[in-house]
Amino acid sequence: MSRRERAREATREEIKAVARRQMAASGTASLSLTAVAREMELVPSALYRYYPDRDALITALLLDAFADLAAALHIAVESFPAHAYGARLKAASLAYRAWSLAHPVDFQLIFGNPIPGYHGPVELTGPAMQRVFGVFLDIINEAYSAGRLRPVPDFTPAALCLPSPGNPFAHYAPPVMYSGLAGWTTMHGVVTLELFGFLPHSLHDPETFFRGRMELYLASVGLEP
Amino acid sequence: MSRRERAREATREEIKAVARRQMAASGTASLSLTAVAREMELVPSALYRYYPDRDALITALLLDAFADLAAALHIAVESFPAHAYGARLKAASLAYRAWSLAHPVDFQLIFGNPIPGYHGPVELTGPAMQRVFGVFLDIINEAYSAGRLRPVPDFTPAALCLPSPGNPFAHYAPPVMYSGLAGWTTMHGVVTLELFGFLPHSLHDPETFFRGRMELYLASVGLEP
DNA sequence: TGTACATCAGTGAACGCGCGTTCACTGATGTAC
DNA sequence: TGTACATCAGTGAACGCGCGTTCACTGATGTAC
Repeated sequence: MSRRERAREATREEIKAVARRQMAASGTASLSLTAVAREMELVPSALYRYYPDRDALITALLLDAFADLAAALHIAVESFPAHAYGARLKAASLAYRAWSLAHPVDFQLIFGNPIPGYHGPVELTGPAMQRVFGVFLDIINEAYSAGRLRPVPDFTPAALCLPSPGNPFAHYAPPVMYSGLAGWTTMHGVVTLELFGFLPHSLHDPETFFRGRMELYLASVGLEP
Repeated sequence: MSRRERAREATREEIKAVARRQMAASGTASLSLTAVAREMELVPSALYRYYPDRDALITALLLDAFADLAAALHIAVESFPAHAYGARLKAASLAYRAWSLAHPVDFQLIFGNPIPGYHGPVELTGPAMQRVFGVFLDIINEAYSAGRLRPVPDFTPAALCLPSPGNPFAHYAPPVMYSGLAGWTTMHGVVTLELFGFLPHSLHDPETFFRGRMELYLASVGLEP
């Protein structure tokens, strides 16, 4: 990579960093190329050297956020052996919460209100999202293959989850899918309410509450840590 | 109420209705008095007769949304007798989901990203929120008083929920609070992921999935319908 | 090593558009006698 | 019933600000011979 290419890459990164900082201050929807340029002491049109338009910058931020979250989950998971399904899932869920609280803007970008007028390229954001969810599904899938996943009582396979063409999750068995969704919705419910300030202040220790909920979930699918 | 007062009230309502429609089209953050005025074929400054500023309009929309959601929950609950705790909770949760899917903009207004630059009056929005959560808590509280609430296994009262001055939930016993939070986070997790399009398409019937999750929750607190 | 040329980061002006808010005002509607 | 007055919905101009995007351009950096 030439000197020029490195400088170019550094500027692209700086633009994203400034954009993230500004979003933190004023919300994801008010991301503005002009404001980013001003902070960088550049003229607005200069940014068009680096991103063809505002949507491209948003897409870059979004893909970064997905990748960053997935990486955080992987790191957490990999500190436990492959067969410690429960411990891995619990670590992943704690990492999910910790990442969300530490990166509220990225969380809002991914899971919050859509940005008005922006429509991301699904062929990129879809797989990025699947890599996040896939961390959980893969662990559950291994537990399932090892015969360690408890079948969920009220589960009716045909109605809940059918393999279909173009389904990126087609290689997961229905019980894996169901357990994955159960865990994800449980986890996400607590995290999103906590992040947006809806958990009552009298709940002094949200992390303990979160751990308790996740342990209950793990027990319900037979994967206690 | 005089003719003038009625006309005034009607215009206030029309402004909110147009604002809601525009938010549905372009997102909550891009609510604009000018755009609302344009659609009503008024000059922008005319709206200042009805709302002192943009924030006041947002607050009005927000309080409407809270009240509308609370009303929907009450209606759902009241079609079951007071002692049918499980049936009431289940009806409330289904109404929560149905209302959210039917009013995505109001849902985003309440539970989604904060609007940049807007800070609502907590002395109004706080109680409005509590009336929503209170629907669930009140049912659980009655079950608890009747000795029908199953104690949650991993529950540690002192750490999770202490009564404190200024705590609007101080009159609920800790197990009530815990069960309420457990239910709300479970419910909200599924609804928010469904609303923002994160449940995989292969899950053809999200409502059945949602019902299953809520039934499992109700069973876990000993309140099967 | 030096010179000629190509690349490309960043400029600056312009286009056309949006916004919230203020203020003095007009003119229709309602009220009091 | 008619007249005088008060109320107040809506106007229109102005202020000062923001935005995304295009385009022809300058001048520094890098490359090839």
